[in-house]
Amino acid sequence: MKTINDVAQLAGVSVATVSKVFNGRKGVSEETRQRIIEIAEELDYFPNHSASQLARGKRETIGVVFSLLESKTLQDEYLIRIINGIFNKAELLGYRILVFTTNTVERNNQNFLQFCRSNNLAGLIIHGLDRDDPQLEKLINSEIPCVFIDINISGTKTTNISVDNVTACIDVVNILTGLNHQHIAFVSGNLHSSVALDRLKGYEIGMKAMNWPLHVIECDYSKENAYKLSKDYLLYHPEITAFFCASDLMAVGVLDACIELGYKVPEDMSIIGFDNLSFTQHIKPQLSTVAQNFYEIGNQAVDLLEDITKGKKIEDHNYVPYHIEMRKSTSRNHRI
Amino acid sequence: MKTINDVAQLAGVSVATVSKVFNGRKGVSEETRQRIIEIAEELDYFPNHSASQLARGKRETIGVVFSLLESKTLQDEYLIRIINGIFNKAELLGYRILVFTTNTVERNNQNFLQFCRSNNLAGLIIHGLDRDDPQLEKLINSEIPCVFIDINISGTKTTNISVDNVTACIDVVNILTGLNHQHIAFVSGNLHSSVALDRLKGYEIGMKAMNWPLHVIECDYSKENAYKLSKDYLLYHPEITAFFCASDLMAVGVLDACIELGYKVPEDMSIIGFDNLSFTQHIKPQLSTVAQNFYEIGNQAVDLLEDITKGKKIEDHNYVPYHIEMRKSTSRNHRI
DNA sequence: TTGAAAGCGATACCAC
DNA sequence: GTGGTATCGCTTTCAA
Repeated sequence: MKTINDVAQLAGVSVATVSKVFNGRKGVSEETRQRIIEIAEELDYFPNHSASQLARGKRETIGVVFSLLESKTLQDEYLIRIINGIFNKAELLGYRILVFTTNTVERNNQNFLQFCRSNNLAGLIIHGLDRDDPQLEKLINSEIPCVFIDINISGTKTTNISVDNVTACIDVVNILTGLNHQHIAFVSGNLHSSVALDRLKGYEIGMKAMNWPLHVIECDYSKENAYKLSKDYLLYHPEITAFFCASDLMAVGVLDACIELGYKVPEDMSIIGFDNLSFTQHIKPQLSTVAQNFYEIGNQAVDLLEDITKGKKIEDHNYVPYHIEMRKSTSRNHRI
Repeated sequence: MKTINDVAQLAGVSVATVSKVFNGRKGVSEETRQRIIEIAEELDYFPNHSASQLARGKRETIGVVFSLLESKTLQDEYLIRIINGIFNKAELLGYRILVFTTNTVERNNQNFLQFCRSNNLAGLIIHGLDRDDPQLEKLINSEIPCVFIDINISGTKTTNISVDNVTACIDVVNILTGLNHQHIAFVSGNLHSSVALDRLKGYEIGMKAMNWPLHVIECDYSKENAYKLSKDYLLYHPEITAFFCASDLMAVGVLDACIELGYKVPEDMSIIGFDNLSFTQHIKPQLSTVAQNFYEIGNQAVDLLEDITKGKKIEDHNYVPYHIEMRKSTSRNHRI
């Protein structure tokens, strides 16, 4: 394990000079600089991060918090895209990433605040936490910059980012309306999260604007329950011509139910999902869906964190664009 | 930012004593210990990781290397499972995780070796690297413990882990044989990786053992090409009754091709994939496939790393169990 | 342009 | 049981 001393000694200079070279400071002759670089290379030397972190005191690591254990479902897929977005931007901005799962923190009997301090973190990007997690309050009231993904929390040093779920859902209703649908059922996610709530809200606003009857099926993001509940609902409400589901997974469940009841999709029944997970392109018919740009969410989360750090003014909510991917599971309604 | 000094001062003891408490060392009276803990809590103090790392000199961080940028495809899904496995085990063993993408390292103009040294890493878990990456040689010849996932490299301080692709593929051939299939086509992945090669090898061994003709379709893991190539092949080889695909994604492509050519799956044509990505349960018919336990791969990778660190003897290759998930895309062949 | 030296926060040895 | 202190590897100020 080579240290700055080894390099200094071999180069016949002081450690201070070596340090300057590695930090791009000026005040070193080109000649010395070259020599030092050469020797460092030869020795396979690279500054010890802990030491420089300690000496510098500057924070250059971002903490990313996920509750990985939950990811038993297809959610897997979008998680990695968000992470990807975070990583690429973080690199660009020169941050390192330390990833934590909610249970890491617990296991160490450490709260988020302590976690940040002990790791000297610049801030936290948090996803998949319960809004009423007891740790949160302390964190939000602290000086630690935080960006929440898909969790509606904001404060002085805290903001959040997601797609504009409300608007997206209004859009979907309008599109279905344009396709002559009017009895549109909405299959909701678990209504504990702000995301699920917002999607429902968008549906309601859209429907009310058209003066159309609401058909809300309260579900829980699972394929199985979406299947069961939509099937039941359809039996009592044969007037339904379209289903709008708050997730792609539920949309598959609904699709199964429709087919089992003898409906042809999209001829007799239109279905549209939410998330644009890649499997939507592999099923038949290909599923229409609201496409979230997960990569972009992660990307911007890092930007936001930096903004907070630098004391820039930030919005309470930040939205990332979406688009509606119309594929083969939706068509014009001819049933009226 | 509270330090150990603040705690010591407030508690009226020396920093040495505080340090002992936080490291669970004995030699502190229960009374003092309690007082210190209380005060630390009050101050929201937690040891600075850089400082203790520096002082202790021990390595307790594992580096995880991924090439995230590649993940444009459904591979996304298994990546997160591997990561999940790594994380959970790492926590259990008391390691922190630092994640890096191949391009992080490049951007910093840092090689893996330097990366490890500068971060004082206990070792590296690497996935998705090209086997002929120029950086690798230096790394493998170094003293850094490395565990490769799905890359067939081993050495003194280096080993690798994956499912036993060869055996798994032999098994599949045998199962299809048991279903009376004999003209079984194999759709391969991009043959640059050891994984793809092994799967092909398994198929070949299995087929040769039965003395059956080989039908190898060299593909590239993409759905589109699997679709095209299998369709072509089928036109010239109507004797084929089953397709074995080296990935689920390709299996969907083949499925499309078969259906388009008027085959009924599984009645006229059996298809089996590889990976058991979750979408295989959403398509019709549900896809039979070889299920990899990605979580377990990540999990064991950490164990292996620790074994190497501790100087335990390790195998050149390490295999994780698989099982074959027979679903609706395969059935007995009646065509002979 | 260069270097001596004072930290950064924590650990661990050794003396009390 | 407790504490003084050298030490870890690096940064930074200030004087030469």
